[in-house]
Amino acid sequence: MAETEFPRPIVTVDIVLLTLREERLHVALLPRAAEPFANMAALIGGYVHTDEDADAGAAVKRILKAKAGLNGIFFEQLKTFASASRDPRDWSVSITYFALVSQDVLDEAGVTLELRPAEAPGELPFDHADIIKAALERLRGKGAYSTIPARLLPEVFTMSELQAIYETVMGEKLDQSAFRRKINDLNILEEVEGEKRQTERARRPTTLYRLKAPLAVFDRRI
Amino acid sequence: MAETEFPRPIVTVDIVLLTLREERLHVALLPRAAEPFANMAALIGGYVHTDEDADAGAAVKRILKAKAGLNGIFFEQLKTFASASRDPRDWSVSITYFALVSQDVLDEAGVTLELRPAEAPGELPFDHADIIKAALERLRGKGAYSTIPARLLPEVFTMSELQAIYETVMGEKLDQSAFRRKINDLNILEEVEGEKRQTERARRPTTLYRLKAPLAVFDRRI
DNA sequence: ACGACAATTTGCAACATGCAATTTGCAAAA
DNA sequence: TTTTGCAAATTGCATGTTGCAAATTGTCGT
Repeated sequence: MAETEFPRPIVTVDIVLLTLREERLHVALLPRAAEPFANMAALIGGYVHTDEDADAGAAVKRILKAKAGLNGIFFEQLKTFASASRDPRDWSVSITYFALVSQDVLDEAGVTLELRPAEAPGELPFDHADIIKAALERLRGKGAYSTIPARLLPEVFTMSELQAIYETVMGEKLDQSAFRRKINDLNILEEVEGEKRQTERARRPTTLYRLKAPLAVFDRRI
Repeated sequence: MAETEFPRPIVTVDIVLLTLREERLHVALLPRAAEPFANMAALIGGYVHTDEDADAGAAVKRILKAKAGLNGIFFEQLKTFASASRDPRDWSVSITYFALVSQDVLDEAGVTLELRPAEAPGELPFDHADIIKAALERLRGKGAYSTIPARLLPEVFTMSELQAIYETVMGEKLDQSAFRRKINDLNILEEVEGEKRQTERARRPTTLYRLKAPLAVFDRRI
């Protein structure tokens, strides 16, 4: 930093908000309000407001609340995309985040988000398709070694639901007995007394669980 | 992005350049040329030059070459630090990178870098201490599942040297036979015919290896 | 009491890992 | 020429993990 200051780039945050819908990962999009790409569906995002955001995470919270009606959901910094070419207006920086939310929380948000399959989101402005790709890679990579995928489920869930989430995220079938053994050995869940949910047909009642800690990272693959 | 544009923050890149020295990880620092914190040892970094850098990675390459005399070394994006408080001048964004270099390459660079123990780098400007902490965490985390630590070695190395690097990075002793078995099973190295290096005392000659690919990520811990 | 069904557990072979002991290749010393 | 020291490299084995298949359990409608 020896030189005098240089022209400053545009700085925004963009959020890859993922949820589960019909057993597949979907990404939440909003129509852009302004040029460029006005009206086109795009990642949830916006300018960093230097006057009101203490840091980038605060900008994410503000934007999630204002544009998607969401509070207190899980998000994590993903990667920063910064180049001369990604925005037609100017050299621009997008600090990107990925966020996971359960379908029921999303339904209560009261904002109409467009959900598209995360693997094939269709045409998107800027480098948003690359950003989504990076989010999926991260989810797959880190998902196998952490409880991050559980953030796609409601707070209380069954072992089978948890296994299904991991299978979706990792894209492979897992052995049921081995999965249960590992989850139990990891000691990351606690039983919930809760009322067993309604089932169509009669069957042995399921144990309900919740995460002991918001985020646990382990040593080996689930 | 519905609003008109907002005041733009400062955007810089900062690099945590790590190397091995006396069996320990050290971070390379340079005295700051300008205020704030003029003359204080700091991470290698600088403004993004919107007129000449195509993207953030290009800024990193330019700065590594100009300020540290280094070309073609391994680096990877770490995390972006962005807040109102990290720089006394203004709201600022630092896109940070971590880079690994072998001691011999560093010695040939011809630039005087200050090396301090990465675990205890002493007083540093801005949030550079936090950035170094993040780099070490990343190295430890990702190091156990990839060939990243090998970037701290010269291109050709012995199995024992490789094991020592992993032990340093992960902070624990590894079993020799298990280590060799795993590395062999992973099939990430190729033998090099090379002349065996001089040793002080007589002993069985070591096989020399090099990485087959620049970066391999695997599924389980080494 | 029986049947159907998913939840949950068990048994076991195949594989992976940690630890200790053994074997190997070289060159200086005897 | 043989012996010896040293680290490289391999081997054997007890123990822990994992995948696959089979068996057991709890509910509720019939």
